[in-house]
Amino acid sequence: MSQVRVRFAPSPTGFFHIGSARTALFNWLYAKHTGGVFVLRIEDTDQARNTDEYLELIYQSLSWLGLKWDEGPKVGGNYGPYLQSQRAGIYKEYLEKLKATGRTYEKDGAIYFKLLGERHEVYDEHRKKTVTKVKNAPAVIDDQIRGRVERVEDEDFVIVRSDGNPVFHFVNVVDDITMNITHVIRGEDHLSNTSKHVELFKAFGAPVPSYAHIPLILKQVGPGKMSKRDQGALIEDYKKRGYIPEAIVNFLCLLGWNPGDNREKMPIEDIIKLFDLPGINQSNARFDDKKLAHMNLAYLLELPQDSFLSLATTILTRANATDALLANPDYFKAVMLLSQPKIKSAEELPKYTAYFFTEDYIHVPEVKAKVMTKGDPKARLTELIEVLSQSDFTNDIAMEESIKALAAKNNLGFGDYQAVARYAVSGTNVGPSLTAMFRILGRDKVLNRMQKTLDS
RNA sequence: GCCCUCAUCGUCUAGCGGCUAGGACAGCGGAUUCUCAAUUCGUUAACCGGGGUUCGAUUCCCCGUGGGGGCACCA
Repeated sequence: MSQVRVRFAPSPTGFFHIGSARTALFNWLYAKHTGGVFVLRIEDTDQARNTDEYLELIYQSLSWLGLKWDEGPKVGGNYGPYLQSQRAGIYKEYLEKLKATGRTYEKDGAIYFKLLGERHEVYDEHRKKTVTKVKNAPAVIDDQIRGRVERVEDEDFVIVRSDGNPVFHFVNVVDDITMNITHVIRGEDHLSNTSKHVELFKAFGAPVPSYAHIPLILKQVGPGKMSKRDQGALIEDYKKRGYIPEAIVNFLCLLGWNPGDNREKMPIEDIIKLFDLPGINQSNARFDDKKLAHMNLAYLLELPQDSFLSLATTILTRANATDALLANPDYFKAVMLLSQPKIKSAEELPKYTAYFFTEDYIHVPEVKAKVMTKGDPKARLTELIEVLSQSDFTNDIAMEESIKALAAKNNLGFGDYQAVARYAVSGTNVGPSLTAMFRILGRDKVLNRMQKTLDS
């Protein structure tokens, strides 16, 4: 059997979104699973809507997700060029082939593909005009996911616009032929188009590729499929928010596919091993950002220190605390590693760690109202300052012991001191372990902040 | 309107004629704990409806209903 060749063929007409990412992913997985070739082809025939910015975003997003293409722009290959805008010669050549067999005609300056069969006029309700229908045999699609699908293509269709540019259906098929594509894995929104494509393959005398139409991702709220405008749709956003690409990939695999057992979080190598086209679901899946967030957290907790630190640096730098960050790398590292197991997503980092980098941190009024009114908070702060000024700030266990001793002496619990201390030092009631926080902040900051709270 | 397609907890799904219908996320309750998370234990919750086929249907068939997609000189 010849080598599997699949392609992902996006058009640079908008942001790269979750649905495109999953289509790319499934193609990539199938190539990896079969030892085949993953081709990236850019369908930029819509000159009015293409932009270089979107093109670049395709490359960046695929790379970020770890979906390396074996052939395509930037990496080359034997079937190029891989931008449709550079393949005009090939399309012309193939158009001639069709013309030579009498399968085209011109109308209103455009070139149509001519179906074989009897013709008759019919009024089309939908388009409010009379159209010519062709009595044609159904095209049979042997879909790896949906089984046998039949659809009659009963109208001639445009393959070259009056401005001379070939349209999607035509270039898509010509490229699949000339690039030796064996399997077409794409969204179900193309299922109805497939009959056109099958007609073209047959007209060219080319073998029809194996099809696999994957279900669509539906928007989280409201009707319809996910689009670029929907909340949570853009890959770019997840990158900005510090999501972990492996988590997104893992999540996307589970949207319409499963390993056959109850595993969910699993290494990509295992997924590659088990992935196959017939195992893909037939029904659409609704996007769920909560589950994605959960998957991201699972990956975040296991992220190696150096990876986490570089992620944290990216996030924090963007959040403008740059000077304070660069001032002391060891301090930065300590703060971030203290926070890693506590946050749900890297995007929380700037807010979560703000008080480590400035004296001008926010004191949450609600927390103040809650914490600084119970018992005698000022007395407790005074006691804490007394005890802590004798403490070894490199030893958080010892600090904890001395605060516990202080609490016990006054018939109180550690928690009674913890709350006021935390508020004084961080302005809030959430954060990492109290004395570990002390250790990293250091004696001066801790005592000063407590004193300042006392004086206010 | 026409064509294609899909249908199990709120969501993602397992199930491929006989199961106490399983798991995960979310939710709820408990444990743990210095807060918040994490962790852990428990728990609520589903076979769209109607006909068949069959000894027996979540599972097979048909019809409804509902969802999704397509019907361009967009891709």
